[in-house]
Amino acid sequence: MIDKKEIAQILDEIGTILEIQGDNPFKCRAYHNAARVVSSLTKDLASLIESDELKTIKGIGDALSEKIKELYKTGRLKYYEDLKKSIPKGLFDILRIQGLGPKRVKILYDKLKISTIDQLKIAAEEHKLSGLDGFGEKIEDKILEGIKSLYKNIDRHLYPKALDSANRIKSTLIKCKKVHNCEIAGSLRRRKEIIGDIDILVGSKPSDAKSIMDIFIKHPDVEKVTAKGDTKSTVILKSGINCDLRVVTDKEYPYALVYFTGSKEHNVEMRSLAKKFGLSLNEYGFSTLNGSENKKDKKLKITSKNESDIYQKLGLQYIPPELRENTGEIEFASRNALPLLINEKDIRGTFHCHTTYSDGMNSIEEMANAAKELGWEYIGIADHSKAAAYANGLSENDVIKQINEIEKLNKRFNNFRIITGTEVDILPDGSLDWNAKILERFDYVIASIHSKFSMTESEATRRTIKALKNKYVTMLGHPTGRLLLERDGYPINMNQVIDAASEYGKIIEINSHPQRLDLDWRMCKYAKEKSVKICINPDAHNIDGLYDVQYGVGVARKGWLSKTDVINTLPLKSIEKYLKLK
DNA sequence: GCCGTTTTCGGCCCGACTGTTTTCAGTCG
Repeated sequence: MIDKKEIAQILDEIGTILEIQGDNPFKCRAYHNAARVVSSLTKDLASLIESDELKTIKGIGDALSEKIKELYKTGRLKYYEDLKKSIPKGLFDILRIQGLGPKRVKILYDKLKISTIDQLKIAAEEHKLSGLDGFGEKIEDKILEGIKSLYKNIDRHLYPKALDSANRIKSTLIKCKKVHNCEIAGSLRRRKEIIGDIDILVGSKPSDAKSIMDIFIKHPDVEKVTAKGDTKSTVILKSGINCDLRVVTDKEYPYALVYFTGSKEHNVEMRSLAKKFGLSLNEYGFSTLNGSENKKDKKLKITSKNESDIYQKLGLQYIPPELRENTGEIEFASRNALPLLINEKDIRGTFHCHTTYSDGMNSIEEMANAAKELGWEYIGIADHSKAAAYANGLSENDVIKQINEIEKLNKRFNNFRIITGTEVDILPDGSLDWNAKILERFDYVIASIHSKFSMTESEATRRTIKALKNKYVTMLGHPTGRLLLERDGYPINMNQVIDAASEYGKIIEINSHPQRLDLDWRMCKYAKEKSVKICINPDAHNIDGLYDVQYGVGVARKGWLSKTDVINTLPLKSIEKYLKLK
């Protein structure tokens, strides 16, 4: 069965083919836009088609709705297959090269019959491109550079790595007195799991822009300067990440911050909204749309001190960066109905921590002390069960020993508690790795899959749902299968799992290794819809691992979760009902 | 191809930088 992701990919490809063919740019945009809309749907596609609701979704009209139906029902689309025949497959690879868009790709193909990256590389090396319309020596060089970068996979970086690189640049910039404001913008500020490049914004006096640019391009982390202007420069960092710096005036700063935080789609929507107010919005401010030729008239005296002011002028609640993806946030903000998102400081403890009893690096006591240092009120220890041999799973005797040790430690604490849990393996048949007699002894039970990763989606889903039915299970561990960092994990039908969690009253864990793209935050959104509680767990294997809750918090914010949706923001007393505290 | 609180037709976000030009097109975000 074809899924949303595949349909979105096909719609996106159609948009790209139409671009290369030089079709109406707005038509191309309609396809790209529809691809985004489809991939971010939280509702089930089957039910949308059955109830004929597709057309009611913004961005999908008669034509696209029919095409999506055809794709869903037959797994194919004639229009797409015909289009695909008109264009060699390799052109899509070529489009991924920096500096090459649909127009130049078309020229390369029409004039030199170039349809693969290898052909392009040879042609550029032999200087065969220079003669073409709009091509010169510099573009040849740029293309060769672009091919190199592509092979280095330069445009995909994990959030923590990109954040670290960005903070290093930011900390240098803010030391400069000429820098009045400085913020990391772009997808990093929106806490995307995968980051394309780093955007940094600075507010200063216009006359200082140049010297700030110099500080930036001379930063020790900079490997290469790819573009340098008075207000914008681009570099490649030694970490392999592209980094942009924009310098604007202090007055422009709030507008620029909204603009460069994006997303692109959010900005487009904001500008459309501004038009309804008779305003034009860009990165420098508002201007009127009355078409006056007099430039003095065009300059409006609308000043905004900060981002909130800008949103307010458009009749909107402040929208936190994590929500700025044009997936309904603007409409919610217009009704003053955005959720109050969870923050890092709201976390009062976590439940998925390993110790030296299984595959952790720190003792129970060390983990507990580290949790106390973080200001938490509790920490749940959940070591592996016996089937997890690779992770040194506990024996039944170990369990008893561990429970006794925790009891002893707890006597020494005031206002802090270690809670006794387990991370029990869900076996291939969906049963649990501990028998009822053992399970009874824990305050809570996390059930997770750690084996047979080659299973199909329906198999993994069945296995998970069966485990959720078990009365001893408190929460589902790393449901998106992200545990195995170096592997892909397993496929799962998240909506069905959430439905089951809702039916059986179970909690879903999100934890936070930023590996499975947007699966987790979409899961959060659907869980919220279904009133399924979420627990943000770090799956910590040492005391440093506890900090990983911050990524979980990021995912939860992107999934629109507020404090009431996340159980580990509650004091211990209030979550007793979710556990079986003894 | 989508969309509509001036619209069922005529709009569709907008500016910086680059490299190619000699006033601008392409690309990017």
